[in-house]
Order: sequence, then C-alpha cells, then structure tokens
Amino acid sequence: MDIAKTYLPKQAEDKWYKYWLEHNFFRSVPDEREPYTIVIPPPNVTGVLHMGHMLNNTIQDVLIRRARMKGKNACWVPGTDHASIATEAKVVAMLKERGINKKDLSRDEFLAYALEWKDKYGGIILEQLKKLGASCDWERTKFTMDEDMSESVIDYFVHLHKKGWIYRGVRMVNWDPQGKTAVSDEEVIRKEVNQKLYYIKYEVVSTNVQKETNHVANPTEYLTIATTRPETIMADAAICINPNDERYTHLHGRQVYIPLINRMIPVILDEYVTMDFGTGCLKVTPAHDLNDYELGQKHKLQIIDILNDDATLNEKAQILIGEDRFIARKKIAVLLEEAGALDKMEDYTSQIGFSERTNAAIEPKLSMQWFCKMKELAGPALDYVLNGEVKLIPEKFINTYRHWMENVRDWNISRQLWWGQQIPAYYLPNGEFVVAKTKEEALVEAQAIDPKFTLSDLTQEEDVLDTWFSSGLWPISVFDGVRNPDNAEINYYYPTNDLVTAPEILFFWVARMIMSGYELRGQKPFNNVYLTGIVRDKLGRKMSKSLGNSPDPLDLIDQYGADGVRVGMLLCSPAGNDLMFDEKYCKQGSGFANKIWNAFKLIKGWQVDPNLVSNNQVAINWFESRFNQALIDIESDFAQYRLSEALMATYKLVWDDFCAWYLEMIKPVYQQGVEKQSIDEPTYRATIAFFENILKVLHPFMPFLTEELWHDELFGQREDLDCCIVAQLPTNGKVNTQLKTELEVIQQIITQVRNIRSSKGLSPNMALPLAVKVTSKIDYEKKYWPIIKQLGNISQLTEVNGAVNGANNFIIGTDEFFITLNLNVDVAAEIERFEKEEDYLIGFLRSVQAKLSNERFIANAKSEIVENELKKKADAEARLEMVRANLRGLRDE
RNA sequence: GGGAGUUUAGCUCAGCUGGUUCAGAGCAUCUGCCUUACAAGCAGAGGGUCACUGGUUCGAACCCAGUAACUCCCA
Repeated sequence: MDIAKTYLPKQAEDKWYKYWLEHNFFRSVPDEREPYTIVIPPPNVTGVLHMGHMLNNTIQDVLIRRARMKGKNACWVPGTDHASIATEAKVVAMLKERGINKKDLSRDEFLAYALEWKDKYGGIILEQLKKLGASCDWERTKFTMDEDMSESVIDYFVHLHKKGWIYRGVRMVNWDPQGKTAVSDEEVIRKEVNQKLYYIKYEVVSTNVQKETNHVANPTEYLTIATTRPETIMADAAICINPNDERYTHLHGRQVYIPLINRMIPVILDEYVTMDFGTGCLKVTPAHDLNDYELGQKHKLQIIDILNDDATLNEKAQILIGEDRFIARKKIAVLLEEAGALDKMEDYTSQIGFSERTNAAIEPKLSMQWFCKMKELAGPALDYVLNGEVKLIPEKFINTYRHWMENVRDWNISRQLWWGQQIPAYYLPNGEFVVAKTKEEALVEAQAIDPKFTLSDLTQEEDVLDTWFSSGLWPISVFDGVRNPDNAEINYYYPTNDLVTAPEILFFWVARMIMSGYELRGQKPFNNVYLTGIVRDKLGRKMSKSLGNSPDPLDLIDQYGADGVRVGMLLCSPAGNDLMFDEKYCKQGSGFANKIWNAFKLIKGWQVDPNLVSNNQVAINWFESRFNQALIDIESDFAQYRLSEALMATYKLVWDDFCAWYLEMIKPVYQQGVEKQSIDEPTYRATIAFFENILKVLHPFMPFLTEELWHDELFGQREDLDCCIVAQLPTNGKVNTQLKTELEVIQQIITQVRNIRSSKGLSPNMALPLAVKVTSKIDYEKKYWPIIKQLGNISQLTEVNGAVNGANNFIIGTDEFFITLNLNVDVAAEIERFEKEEDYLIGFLRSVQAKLSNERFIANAKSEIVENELKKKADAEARLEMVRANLRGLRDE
C-alpha cells in the first residue's frame, strides 16, 4: 500500500462520520453508567453556521468525546430554537416576494407558510455541525416548537400564572415598528447616530391681566426647547424646566401653545431637567419616551400616543396623519420653519436603539404586555451561582451575573407575533381573562366566574411568548421533564454537566434556565457554565456580515480539514476572553495533523527482525514516564477548563517528545535497498502502543485523523466496534523523575553537540568523539550511550579525569564535556564565552549571597526556600570553579 | 453618568499561595540545512523597563493606592 505523503482529510471525514452514525456511537440511552450530559445552545432554526458556532461546538464536542472516552454515558442533545422575531421577519419577507401580504392571511395560514419555510431552510445549521464532527445524539434533535416542547412551554406559563407571577400591564416597551412587536432591552442594540437637534419656539400663553393692560406694549413671549424628535411635539403633555433655573422663573405656573396645532400645555417644574443641556426647557412626551413617561406619571400628565404600530402618525397627531415618523420629522421641520417656530438646527450625535432582529430604529411605545415577575425567580437563581453550585467559568462573570440579578426587572414575555407559542390566556366578554392549558380547561375556569359562559365566549390572546421563554426550559424540556417530571430520562440526565455558551446571553438564557430549573425541579440545570469569548478578526473587530470579515466555516473545513479547524479554534481560545481569530491557526492545526500522519508513515515503514536485540529500553522508559506526566497535566487542564492549554500540552507531547525526541532515539538507521527498515520487537511493540495511546489522547481534538489511523493494520485486526471514538483513555502510570532529570541533561548534551557542529559548519553526518569528566551520578557510558550516539552522532564516548587539551568543551550541571575536532580552537572566542559565563555566575552568586547574608531573609523565609538558596550557592560555586579552570587553561595556551 | 474587565516578546496567550538570574509557550522573525517520516520539515539563534507612578515586604509580573489606554455591560 502506498501511503499518501500528506494527510488528506476529505475522505476520512465523510467515511468516519458515517461510520460513527451507522454504529450508533453518538446514541445515548440511560443505563447504569454515570451520565455526562450537554445540551446544545439551540441556534436559530433559520441560522447558518458562523465562527461563534464553530468555537462553541468544537468545545462541546471535545468535552463530550472526552467524557465518552472516560467511560461516561455521554449525551449531547442537539436542536434549534424557533427565533420568533427573526424567523417571522424572514417568512414575511418571503411572502412579500410571492406577492402575499401577511395581513391578508389568517393565523393558521401564516403558520402553515412558516412551517413550510422552516422545513425547507431550517436545520441547515445542524447539517453543518456534522461537518465539524459534532457527535450529537441526533435522534434526540429537538426544536422549541415541537409539539411536546410547546406543551411544556404552555404548562410552565400556566404554572407561573397560578403562582401569581404572571400579569398584564401597560408598559413602555421597545417597539420594533418593522417587526411590529415589542423586543426586550437585551435585543436592542445601541448605536451612535448623527442627528439634528431642533430648537423649537413655543408661544407662552399670556395671562388675562397682561392681555388687557399691556396688550400692545407686551410682545408675544416664547420659550425655546431643543429636541431630536420634532415630529412628536403633537404628543407633548408639558414643558418641564428646572425649578432652580433662574432664567425661567417667570415661566412658573404658565402655559404654552404647541406650535402648528396650538394645543395648550402647562409648564411644570422638576429637577430632573439638566439646565445646561439644550435650552434648559424640556418637552415632555410621555407616550414616546421612557423618561418622559416616568415624568408624566409623576406629574399626572395626559398621555397622547400619536403613532401607529408601524410608526406612522395617527389622527391624534392632527397633522401629517399617515406619514412615517422619519418623513414626518423632515416635513414638520419645514412646517415649523414656515410658521416661524423653528429657531435653529444643530448637529448632534446620540445613542439610538435598533432592533437586533430587523435593524429598525426602536420606538418607545406604551402597550399592554404580559410580564413575568422576576424577583422571586431571581433570588434562588442568584444563590446557585454565589454558593458555587453552578460554576461560571471563568469566575469573573459572577460579578456581572450578580449585578444583573440584583437589579432585575420584570420580564416582558409577550411578542406581537404569530410564530411562537400563543399565550394560553382567554378573554371573556366582560373583559376578564382566564389562563388554562386548553380552551376547554379555560371554559371551566370561566364558568367558575359565570356558569353561562360557553366556548364561543372565549377569545385567546393573540400574542405569542418570547422565544427565551421556551429556550429557558431547554435542559428540562428536551428530556420531557416539564410534562413528565418523574420520567426516567430526566431523572438520569438532569442536572446536565456542562453548558457552553457566550457571555452575552448569560442573563436572558443562562439565568432563565437556572430559574426554571429551580422552579420546576428544585435543581440547577447544569454544574458548569463555560463562557466562550466573542470571535473577532485579527484586528479585534467583531465578526459580522456587514464587515464581511468572517470566513465561511465550511470553506475553512474544506481548506484545512475539520481537525485542523478544530485545533485552530482551540489554539486561540482562552476561556472567557475574546479570541482574535486568524486563519493561520487553522494552518497550524492542519500542519499538526500532517505531523501525526508522518509519524505514522515512519512507523509503518518498519518491520520486526526477531534477531535484533533492543537497546532502546531507556528511551522507552523515558517516553512512558513523559507520557504519564503529560496525562496528568492534560487532566489538570481539563479539570480547570483550560482547553487551549490541554491542547498545547498534547501538541508538545506529540511533536516534541514523541516525534522530535523519542522517534529519533529509536529510529532504525536507514538501510538502502530494503523495503522496510528492521527494528527489534520490544521497541516496535512499545512504539505502537505509545502511538495508539497518543491517538486516544488526541481524539477529542482531532477525531477524524485519529479514527482513520486507529483502523490501520499497524494496530492489528479491529472489531467493527473497536473504534477510537469509544476507546478508553489511558490511565496514567508512574512518572520517573530521576529519568526525567537525567534525560534533560542528555538533551542538553545533544543540543550542545549540535550547536558546536552548526557553529563550526560541520555536517551532521560527521560522527564526533565525545569525552566526559563526570562528577555527577549519571551513567553516561552504559545507560545513555545509545541515545547520545544516535541523536548526537557520536562516534565514541570516553570518560576522562582531567581537561582534554585542544578540545571544544561545555559544562552541563556539574559534568564537563569535550569534543576533539581536527580544527584549531578559537581561543579568543572560547575565552569570551567563558568570561561571559563567569560574569553571569558571579552576579548570580552575589544575588544569592545577598539574600543569605540578610538576617531578615533567614528569619522570615520558609526553611525550604533558605535551603534552596544554599544549594543554589553550592552549585554555582562548583560551576564557577570549573569555568575558571577552563579560563586558566585557555589563557595558558 | 454607574459598574466590571484588560494591559507580560512582532502576534495570541500562560505565569497557581509573592521566593531559583523568573521572565515562559505557540506562532511569526533571522541563520544554516532538499540529513530517506514530514520543507506543512529539521537544526540553531535573536527578541520583553511585565502599561505608568508610588507604596507594602528581606524579596513584587504577582499584594495595595493612584494615573493612562483599551474593551464590555447598564443608564
């Protein structure tokens, strides 16, 4: 068989993903094993994969695969949410293209179109996740509007209503005039916008007395206000000035006319007004501004709403009826100008809210909405996090979480849409309403009020529930734990283990899951919340469609292989910090895959010769020990969710320890004309065992490559179900610290020898003799000779008692090494080198001595630190003596 | 305006309870090598006033205070 020169990911990826599916490796059903559960943060059903998903799902897959390989019953539940606003907007747009107006459709007709649309385009994202290698239990795929999921939502609503935590109320909401729905504060994106500040003159109403006595002498009086929204003056209820503002004392108790419509409104006093902003006169428009609304409540002002749901002006505006708010703004400026009421215009920038879903400018609007009380729910949800039952990783998010939970406001859960769960509230002819799971049950409730009511008297609330209201139940509802709280699945899988999500939805998703978990089950929904950062480009900009700075994830997979991209994502993703994504990380990932592939190729080229005797036992023991150490480190990294460090530890284990050192130590010397290189049996067996273990450790990060190699005949015959994906991770054995330290010395010798070769311009092929003056206990001659010989290309090793004349030398630890070259030693350069070292050692000793002669150091420092200082001193002195001996020798020449 | 976070090599980040002359990793850079697994490679090298200013301490990248810059959240 001819092995490709580089790793080719494509075939391997398709082949093994299919194989895993066919053999049900992703499937989880409750059994006697310990469960390990992750529920996916459901992406929008209409969404497509972006870099944020790539990161998020790579992390989840690494965690789930690792759990599987640790013998846990690993269950990763996939799914999507219905994203009511975004999806409805898309469906409306699609209908428009077909010439259909939503207004002309019944609710059921519209939902039929929406479902059709969802079936056609929905769930693409889940297919994309498969390309990444996501090992979700696809049989469990859920959608927040599945029948059982919707029923759970309705049940929860009824439950909360029974507790008295759901109510209706008029509130100022963030109105999206395009989506024609309220959106939550969190769904509003604030942006700086250049606007105009209009200075408008209001005529002050003269008093009767003044009118009669001074009619002619007293000219008309005006006050001027500054506003960015002149089109709302018709909704003004008052003008407000600061009572301390001396400029306007004469206006106290007066009234003014609104220009153009000449409606009379009072001048009111409130310290809320900033005197040095604009003119110090504030127009108060309670229906169209949150702060004005509150001011209006305080001063019992009239509320005049002049806007329709689509932000056109209604008949209450009296003028410009039917015009859009922005067009009205331009037109009214002209009208004011003509009426002489426009004093001036200034440029002004301010923050304006835009709908995250439709990008329309948010209009503050008073409307009747459904609310869920948050105080009672937030308390326990905060406690879970504060007492550490739910761990946030990294911990820095606890502060933010607490701040939000302590200042939580009631949650507006209604949306003026059709795509979603219709609120199960039924209005009665008398204006009251009842809440029940079904219309029939609602009738029973209604008849308790008045037995004469019939089904036809009940009208269901038109609004649907916020999507977060469904996804807030996700960890419970995917296991049917709302409807059947005691079923086997929920009891087995809940609470789930880890949740991987973005910090920006900590509140409206994570917090709400914790709330519902407590409320419905008295249990947290997950143990750990791993918060990933935002994927930015290498310039630190958020990746966005409009900037076009986001690579297409599938293109990346195409180019670098899924394994390469997974490694690339993880290499640059410290927990909780934003990551500056750069394609070069994917390149590094695919380079790593190639390195592993080539190590495999090397081993494949060997063949056991039973007659050969192994002299690699030290190398084998060393790597085994090194491997065990790496397992410990990697486990510790995972325990702390330091995934990129766990990956880097694995990367170095493979590249440095295994490839660069171990394989080079044991690699048979090439024999020409032989198809397969001969190797002794113990080394061959050990190496293959190491390689198989390495594949296991790598698997969570690079599932495809490892599975591909796992099935090679190199490892013998495999049963159908003997796959890397379900192999059990090796358990760590002993770490031999003496071997480790000694080999570090050997590595330094090799490096020095290479250095000398390289600095003298000698070929690596030229074998050199090495002499050593040993004072340590290291057995160079017997124990390490095979390694030194092979890696250093040393012809012979001799022990000497004194310096070797004319040799190049170096010191490692307390042992001195000599290489005799048939070249003149550059005495001056050598002297310089040793003088440099001497200086360093003198400085070092001085700093150590300074500590040791400091009484306060001796008195205060821990004894092991003092001892360590003494040892440092002794070592440095011994070394300094050697260096000086060398210098003496050199200077004598 | 209120709150939180960040600042260590050209880039992305480690650095635990203050204690090795402690400043580290990967990438990038430079030099030399097409050495029969890998040029997507090998061997070697350079690179930092740990943002700044003070303080605490025998000892500070680490603790404290202040300053600056950047980021995020809320109003």
